[in-house]
Amino acid sequence: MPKSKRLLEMMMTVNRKRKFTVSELANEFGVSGRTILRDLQELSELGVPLYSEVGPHGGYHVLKERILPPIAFSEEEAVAIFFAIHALRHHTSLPFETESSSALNKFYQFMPPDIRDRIDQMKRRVDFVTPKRQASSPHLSTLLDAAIQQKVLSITYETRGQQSTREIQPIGIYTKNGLWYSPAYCYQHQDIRVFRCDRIHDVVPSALTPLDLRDIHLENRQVKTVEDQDTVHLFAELTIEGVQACEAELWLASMLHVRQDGSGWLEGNVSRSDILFFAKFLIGLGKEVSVQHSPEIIDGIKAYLAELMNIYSQ
Amino acid sequence: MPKSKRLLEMMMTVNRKRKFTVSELANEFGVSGRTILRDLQELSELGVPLYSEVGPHGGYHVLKERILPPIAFSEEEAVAIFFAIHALRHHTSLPFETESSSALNKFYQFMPPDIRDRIDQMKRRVDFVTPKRQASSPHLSTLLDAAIQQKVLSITYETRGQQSTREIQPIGIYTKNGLWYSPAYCYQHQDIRVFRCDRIHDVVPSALTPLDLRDIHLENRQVKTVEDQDTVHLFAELTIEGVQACEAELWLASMLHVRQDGSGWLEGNVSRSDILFFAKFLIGLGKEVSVQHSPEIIDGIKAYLAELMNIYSQ
DNA sequence: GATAATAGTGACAGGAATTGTCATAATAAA
DNA sequence: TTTATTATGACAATTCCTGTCACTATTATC
Repeated sequence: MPKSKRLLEMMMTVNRKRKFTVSELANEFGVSGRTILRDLQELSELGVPLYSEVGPHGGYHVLKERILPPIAFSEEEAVAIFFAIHALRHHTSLPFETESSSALNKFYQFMPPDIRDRIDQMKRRVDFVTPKRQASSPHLSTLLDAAIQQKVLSITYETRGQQSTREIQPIGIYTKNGLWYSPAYCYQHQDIRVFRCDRIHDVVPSALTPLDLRDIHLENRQVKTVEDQDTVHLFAELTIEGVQACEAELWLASMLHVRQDGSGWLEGNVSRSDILFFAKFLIGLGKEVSVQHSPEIIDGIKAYLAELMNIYSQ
Repeated sequence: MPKSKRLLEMMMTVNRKRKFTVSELANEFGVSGRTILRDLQELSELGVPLYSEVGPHGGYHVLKERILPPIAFSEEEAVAIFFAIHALRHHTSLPFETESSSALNKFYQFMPPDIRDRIDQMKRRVDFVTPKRQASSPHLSTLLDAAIQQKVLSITYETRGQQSTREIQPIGIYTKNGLWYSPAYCYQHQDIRVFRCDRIHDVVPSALTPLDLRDIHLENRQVKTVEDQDTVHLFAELTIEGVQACEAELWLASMLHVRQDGSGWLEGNVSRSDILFFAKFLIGLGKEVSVQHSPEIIDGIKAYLAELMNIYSQ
């Protein structure tokens, strides 16, 4: 094999095994150890972060960095990747230990200059916004790790300013709207609940035996949500603006129906304990909504309106 | 220069110039044309997408793909990049022509197997959610292009189901909550307004002379908003929940002040014509806000509340 | 239709770079 | 001390790379 090819292949091999000895590679490539030594030095000079130790149990390893082999990206792809990484900067917490900025810098650094120019021009003209929250979620990697390795955690969780302890087995984590959430099986409720990660104040491993939740993950967990409870029926007409406002709310998706002309209606069952919440939301929609059902919800709205009136009349 | 180095350098060079001839390279590298031909063939075999045409004005070009040279990423960085790109799949429209999935595949393909394993384990346990919208925004690249190149566009824009034509000069585009927006100078209003991209139905270049808005971009455009006009002063106390709700609204950023304990206040000048808008928004915040100034705004709120009461009392 | 500019191939000799071997250090674990 | 490992240098053998030359093929332009 000619040297140039060997070098490229060696780059990959060295990347795969993170630890290896010279004679090992010599066998694999069918060349002498001396040649391997010379090649490894060249790889070093090319930027592959190699590190060696002499003596028994010594050998080479690649530092924690890995080399990405040359990849052919189209310009569009490269730009898309750049902005995808760029968007990570909006997140105050991430489940990865790295600052995304270091990855971004490397990527930017290695772009051909004309793509760099294009990116520069776009940088202040395109953005993927995530609302900035001050709430930080320090336990993301622990939660994620528990989800992957099927571990039970004992957490202190804050609800309405009160702290309580719970045993949970996380299913995964996701971020939406600037906050992180973790759906997890809660041993206290014996059911899958969603926890807000910034309200999880303390996490320790629990001694409880984990359930086998390997087949439950972020994409299929919804199946488990409640159907039972004590509910009332909601029906509300929406103007075009009303529809547009509702579209912004993910949790309404299943209730929202849109007509051809852009107007629509909300229809579905609302848990009795959520009436106040819905009342507030519907008031927020103002005259863009006309609530027709049920009386309980309308009463809730009236009551809340009266409270507000009261406040503003003082 | 030894061949192996020449090949790597050639990879970059070929990437920089997208079009070149054999003799051009031969000069640059100080080798014969024959050698260049041989090298180019090797590059081809290594996956660099080269394409050649004979005859005058012929020559080589790289297909639209570019080669990314070998980059050293740490494992954490690689994983972060993967999920950043993965998150793009939530967007129904993007200003790039590419499907992000192709970039993702390439990236994944070239990862060392152990990182691939790690990604596989995480894939269904981590997500960056953006609400899925049915509304698609087909003109994103046109708008972005206009923002970069300082062009004026004539658009048909839908408000309240009515179509109108406007001349705008885009400042940039951003996505939030699954929808795309474009702040732009509107020649009809003679001011910077934010347009929802999915409501822009038709875009054609306009003959109007562009303004010089090169120094106005997504990050500083707030500064330019009105200072003159007929305004009233807003001051409103916010509870912790109130602050969180306001943080979700980008346009409030300049008015929002947060205290150590998470509570805060809104303070700033509000154009008289926006009082109704603010009244609705503040009512939406319910008891999480206590409006203390100015009387005009409080009156606006009361009036709107009364209207609502009226509706719900029927 | 001639001309010039371009890519593409094959053969071959000379030269340059690569390789293997051997000798020898140095180091650290067992 | 022994052994497994990296590390370096020198040199001859040999592989491979390179340049040259002689072609062919294609196409834009005059």
